[in-house]
Amino acid sequence: MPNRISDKTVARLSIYSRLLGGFRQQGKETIHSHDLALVAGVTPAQVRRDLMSVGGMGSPSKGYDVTELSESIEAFFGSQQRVNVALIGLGNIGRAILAYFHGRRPHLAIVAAFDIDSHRVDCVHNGCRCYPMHALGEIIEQQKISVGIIAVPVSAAQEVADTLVAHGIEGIMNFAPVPLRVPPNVYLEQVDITTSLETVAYFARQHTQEERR
Amino acid sequence: MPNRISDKTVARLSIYSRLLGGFRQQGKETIHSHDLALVAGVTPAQVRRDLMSVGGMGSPSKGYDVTELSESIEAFFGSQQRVNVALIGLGNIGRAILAYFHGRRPHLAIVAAFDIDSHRVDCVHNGCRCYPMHALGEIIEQQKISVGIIAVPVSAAQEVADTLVAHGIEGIMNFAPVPLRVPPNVYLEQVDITTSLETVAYFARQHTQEERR
DNA sequence: GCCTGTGAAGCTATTCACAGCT
DNA sequence: AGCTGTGAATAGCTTCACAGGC
Repeated sequence: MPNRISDKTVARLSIYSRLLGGFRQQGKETIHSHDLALVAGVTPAQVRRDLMSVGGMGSPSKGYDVTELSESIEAFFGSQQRVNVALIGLGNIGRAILAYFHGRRPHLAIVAAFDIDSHRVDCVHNGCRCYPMHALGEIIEQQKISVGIIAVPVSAAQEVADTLVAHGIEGIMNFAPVPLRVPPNVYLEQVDITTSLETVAYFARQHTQEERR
Repeated sequence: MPNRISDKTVARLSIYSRLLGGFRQQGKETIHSHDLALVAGVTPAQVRRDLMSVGGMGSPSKGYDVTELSESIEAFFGSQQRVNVALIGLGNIGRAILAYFHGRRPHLAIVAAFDIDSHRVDCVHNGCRCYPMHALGEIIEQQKISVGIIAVPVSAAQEVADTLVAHGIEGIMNFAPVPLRVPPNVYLEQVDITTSLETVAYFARQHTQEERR
């Protein structure tokens, strides 16, 4: 294994990629680490270090070629190779996620949805068919799905995760506000909105109190 | 200022708090750092260190008193003092967030929603009135709102953030997939779902490739 | 014996600072 | 002159390991 790239770096590369896409459309040809850092909200040194991971091909005094860099990052994310995603749970959050990703990232598509509610099963939302929950394992293997998005209530989340893992999923994004237990070879991303809001509220209050002094 | 508590610790405390609530309802009276660590998915040492921040009152061989600890953490988050939250943008994600938080955390309530679409204005979703966008600044000051949730499209996100900041907001949670620029005295939490999914997909693919060797 | 609280060590991530290039 | 790429320094976070207590 070469040198590992941290998840933070990967996340920032995703952001750079999106920003570069915008610059490319505007016809901007080159960009300096300083400018990219400004719009990404990080330091220039951070940008340069992150770009080393994709073999940063910047030239001094011209900066980075926008098109070339944009393509390097997309290659890094392996955009040519498609990743199939399953969405489990079609409640409010599940539907919002489905609508959000519909047609946005072609190489990263939600190809199947699942729900226990029989009213939702067999409907097609945003071009995505909804299957009954008991078909989960079967469809994952059939459609070669490697990433699962869990958007079910807390009470069902661990069970769904276990099923995903049992059928060979490689990565999970969990919206249920409960920590999941998965084996170390499965990448897990917790998206805990309650916790995030509570954290924001805590620091917001801190700031308010500091200003009082 | 005493010693600062990191945002990671605050986030974990929020998780502990929720888990302790569950244990309390089950009638569990005491708990060891080891058990809490197991369900929270962290190490026991991490739990003990985090609990030091709230004046960890554990007794050896009995562990922590569930009720006492639960109340300590709630006091830390200042649950007696209410924090008012505004939600800007009532698209799919905005409505999902509104439904999600409705009546869940009494001290942390979304008290006003905002949208540009006149069809959505003046409706009441989940007990929350929707105001027109131009009323944003006024309502924030009237209702003493200190936290804003941005759920508008990328093109409007920075402008909304600027308005929030101009009217004295203390914390922002941003769902728009674009880095926002806010002054350092405003706490900003980026919830970038696209980036998160892309990160999961990247590491999922990495795992798949490693297994091939 | 097994737990908590905590100094110290270890690790990871970020920033500094400068050599080398154009 | 001003930029990139990068070793070295710094800062921040997590784990270790053990003293002290029940």
